[in-house]
Amino acid sequence: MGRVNAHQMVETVYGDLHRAILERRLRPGNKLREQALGELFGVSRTTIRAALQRLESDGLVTLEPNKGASVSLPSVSDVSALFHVRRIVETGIAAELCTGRSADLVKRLKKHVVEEQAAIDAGDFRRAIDLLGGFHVLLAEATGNQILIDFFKGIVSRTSLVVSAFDNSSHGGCRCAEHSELIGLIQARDVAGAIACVEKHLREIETAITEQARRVEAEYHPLQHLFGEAEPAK
Amino acid sequence: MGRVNAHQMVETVYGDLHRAILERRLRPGNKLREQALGELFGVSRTTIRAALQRLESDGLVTLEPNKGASVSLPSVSDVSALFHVRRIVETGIAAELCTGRSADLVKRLKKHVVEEQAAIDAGDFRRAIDLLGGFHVLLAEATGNQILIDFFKGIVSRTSLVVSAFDNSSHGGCRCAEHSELIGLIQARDVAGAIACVEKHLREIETAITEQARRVEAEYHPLQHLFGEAEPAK
DNA sequence: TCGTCATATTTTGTATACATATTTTGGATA
DNA sequence: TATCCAAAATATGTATACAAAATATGACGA
Repeated sequence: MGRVNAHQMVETVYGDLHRAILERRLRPGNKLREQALGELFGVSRTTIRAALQRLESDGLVTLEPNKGASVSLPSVSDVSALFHVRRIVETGIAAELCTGRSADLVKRLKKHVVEEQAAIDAGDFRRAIDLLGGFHVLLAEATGNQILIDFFKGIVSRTSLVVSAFDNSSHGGCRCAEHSELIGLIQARDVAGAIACVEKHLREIETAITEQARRVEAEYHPLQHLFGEAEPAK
Repeated sequence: MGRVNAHQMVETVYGDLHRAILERRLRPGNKLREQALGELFGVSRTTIRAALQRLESDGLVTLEPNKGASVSLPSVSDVSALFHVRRIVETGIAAELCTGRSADLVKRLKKHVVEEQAAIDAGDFRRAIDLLGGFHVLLAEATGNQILIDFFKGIVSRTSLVVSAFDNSSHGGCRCAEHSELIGLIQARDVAGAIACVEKHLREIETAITEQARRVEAEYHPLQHLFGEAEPAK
C-alpha cells in the first residue's frame, strides 16, 4: 500500500501539484522547474511535463514557450471573467434544481451547511474554505451531468487560485447564511428567487475578492516581485 | 513562410488532428498510434503524445492506459449530457445578450444568418454545417468572456464529434430560421422569449441527433466493429 | 475444427541524451 | 559606478533508447 502502480506516476504528480496549488503551498507566480520537480518526485522530466500540461489545461499552471511552467498568476480581469461565467452557469444550475424533484438533495445540502457552520464555529478555516467552495460543487454535482461537473470543478479551482493570489487570510467571502437561503428557495421551487439569490451571492463574493485584489495589486505585487519565487514544493 | 517555427510542432500536430476529427476524416473509434502519427508528421512520439494529451482534455480523444489513443466514441448518453449543458449555458448567454447593448451584435448575427442561408441555398453543406455551428459560437463570443468561449467551443466541437459518430449526412438538425427568430428576440430584449427559443432550438437538435443515434446504435455499430478501423489520417 | 497457451511482434510508458533557447555571471569599457 | 556584452550555466524542446504491457501469431492437443 502507498506504492502506486508505476504506470500512474503522471496521475500522482498531477494530483500532488494540484493539491499543493489549491492548498496554497505553491503560490501564483512560483516557477515549476521540470528537473527540480523530477528529482522531488523521483521521476523523469517526461512525466513532470505530462503533469504540467494537464495542469495548464486546468488553467492552474501557465506554460510559456521556452520559458517553462509557473503557477498561474490571475489578474483582476480574470476574477471578473470567472464570476461572470459562474453567474451564467450557476444560475442555470439553480433554476434546474428548482424544477427537478429535490427529494434528498435538499437534505444533503442542509447537512453540508451544518458542516460549514461547524467548521466556522470551530475556527477551522482551512476546512471552512473547502466546505464553502464545496457547496457550489455540490450544486453542480446535483445536476448529475459529468461534463458540467468537470467544468465547474475547474472553475471553482481557478477561483481558489484567485483567492490564493489576492487574499491571504479570508475565507474568500463566501457566506454560509446565503447557502441556507438558497436551499430554502430550491425547496420552495422559487426559480426566480433562486436565480436572484445565486446572482447576489456570487456578486458579493466577487466584490469581496476584487476589493482585496485592488489593494493587493497596489501594495503587494511589487513586494512579490522583489522577493522573487519561493521553493518549488513540499 | 509556411515553415512554422520549429518550436510549435505540437501546435501543428494538435491543430491538424483537431481539424481532421471535426472534418470527419478521422472517425470516432479510430486508433491513433503514436509511431504512425510521428512518421506522418515527421516528428517524434514525444511531440505526438503532447498533442494527443491536449486532444484528450478537449474530449475529442480518449486515452486508455497502456492501450493508447483513439478518437472518442460518444454514446447516446453523451448526447444528452452535451445538450443538457448547452441548454444551461446557452440560455444563460441568451439572457445576458438580451440585457446588454446589442448595437452591432445584432448586425453581425444577421449577417451570419445570411451567410448560413446562402450556403444552404448553394448546396454547400460542409460550409453550412460550419456556419450553423458557428452561430452558436458567435453567441458565446458576444459575451466577451474568454473562459466561457473556450468552454463553449469545446462543447460545440464535441457536439460535432457526436454528429460525426451518429449522423453521416445531415447538417446536425440545426435550423437557420430559428437563428433568425432568436436574433429578433434579442433585439426586442425579450429575455423569457429568448430563453424559450434557445431551449426549444437545442431540444430539436438533440432530438434529431438522438433519433439518428438510436437508429445507428441498432444498425450501424456492429458494422463499424466488423470493418474495424480505417487509416490514421491525411 | 476449436480452444489454449507459449512466443513474437507491436505499442505504450518512461528515462536519458542532445540541441536550442534563456538566464546568469563576470569583466571590460566609458 | 553604471552599462553593455560575451561566455558559462541553466532550462526547455525534441529525439532516441529501452523496459513493460498489450496484441497478434501460430503451434499444439483435445
